[in-house]
Amino acid sequence: KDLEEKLVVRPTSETIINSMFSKWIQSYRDLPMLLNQWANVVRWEMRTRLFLRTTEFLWQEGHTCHETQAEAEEETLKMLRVYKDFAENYMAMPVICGIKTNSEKFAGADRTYCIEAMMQDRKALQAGTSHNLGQNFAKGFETKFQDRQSNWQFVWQTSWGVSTRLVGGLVMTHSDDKGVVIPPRLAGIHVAIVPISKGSPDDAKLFEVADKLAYELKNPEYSGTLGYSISTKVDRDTQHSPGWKFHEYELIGIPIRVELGLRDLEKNQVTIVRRDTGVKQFIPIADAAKTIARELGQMQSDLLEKAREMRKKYSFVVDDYEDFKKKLDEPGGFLHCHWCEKASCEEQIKNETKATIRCIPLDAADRLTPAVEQGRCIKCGEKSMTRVIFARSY
RNA sequence: CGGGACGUAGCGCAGCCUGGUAGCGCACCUGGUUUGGGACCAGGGUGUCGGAGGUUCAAAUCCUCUCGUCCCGACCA
Repeated sequence: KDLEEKLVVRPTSETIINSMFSKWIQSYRDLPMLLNQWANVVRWEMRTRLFLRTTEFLWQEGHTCHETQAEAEEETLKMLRVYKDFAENYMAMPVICGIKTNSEKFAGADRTYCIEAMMQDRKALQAGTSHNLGQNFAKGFETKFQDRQSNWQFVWQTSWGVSTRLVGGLVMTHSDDKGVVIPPRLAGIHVAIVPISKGSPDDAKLFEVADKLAYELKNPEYSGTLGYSISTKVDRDTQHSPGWKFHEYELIGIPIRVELGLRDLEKNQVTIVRRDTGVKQFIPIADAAKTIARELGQMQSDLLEKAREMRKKYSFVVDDYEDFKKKLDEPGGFLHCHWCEKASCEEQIKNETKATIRCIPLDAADRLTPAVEQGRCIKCGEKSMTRVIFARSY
């Protein structure tokens, strides 16, 4: 009653959802049951971080019930791949799919899968999780169904989610000293056309050409190729100088800027500048739309590739604990190390270095079984069958 | 919850140590010239100095309390 804005404190979603699932599900015919919701969440963290760990945040969460364990596992991995696809092909943020260790997994889950990204400061960001909940909540909430043989069984469940943390991930993956860089597929405005007007009667011609280009960019041919329709802004403002506008569009991350002045018109060309490279191209007006569409597609893949290169550069195979500590401090990054699977080693490493096991990575094809490799735990030297990824994280 | 800093014009800050009645940059307003990488010249101050008490002839400045913000740590399955 003392709060200006009323808050309702609730337990974790799984408990609420399951109390409903147990009412809604009676038969195998009710399965699978697949729910998705967007919800804002409050967590009373001692310390917040803009976008990455805010007191209140918006997230998307899915909750599903299945007939069999295999089906639940399939759903868990399916969503993991949906998240990976979104991260990489929309956000241009490369991620590593993996499994969380016992100490890092969701408490109610049998297994927690995750996508982990490397930010430009070489710290790791957990960008999304997908849990195979097994029958843990089903047993707690009596979520049962009658199977095809009339036997009562507990459902097999999954849950998964991503949050506004992804916005932070986007910013920290692509931004540079000029400002934010938005991948074309997520940009609200893809192209800013800046007519460089001189207040002369010829200016009308500039706007005419600018408008025509904006119109040409609506050609369905381009949206067919890119997967989105190109959104264009013709800057009609006469108050700010061209230089001011260039900086402004760079600051907010518009993927492509088109400069169009009388000098261009004389040469029958436009100047095209990509936000990520800053390289200026002088293109015949007749080819401008086609070139812009092509550059948008190229920029999308270049951004992903650039981030991949960075991650590659700062990923290390490490077998010596002293080397491990040194690399963590400088330059940082993902350290692929053997680990004996003992929580005590994991805990000690965390206490000594602040590095945690981000995940046990899935193999190159994102198959379930992590790559097998004989080795010795970086901490205690005991036998290990696979490498895990250590990093400092947000 | 510990440790540290900061609240002064719309924004970013200086002034505080050593009290004397508030200043700088940007922004903004007026006029003119400008416009291809954040234009220039001239003129203009728009402020309960976070709040409340206290000391003093006098407080942005010193003291006490209070509110708020940020950073670091702990925390974050």
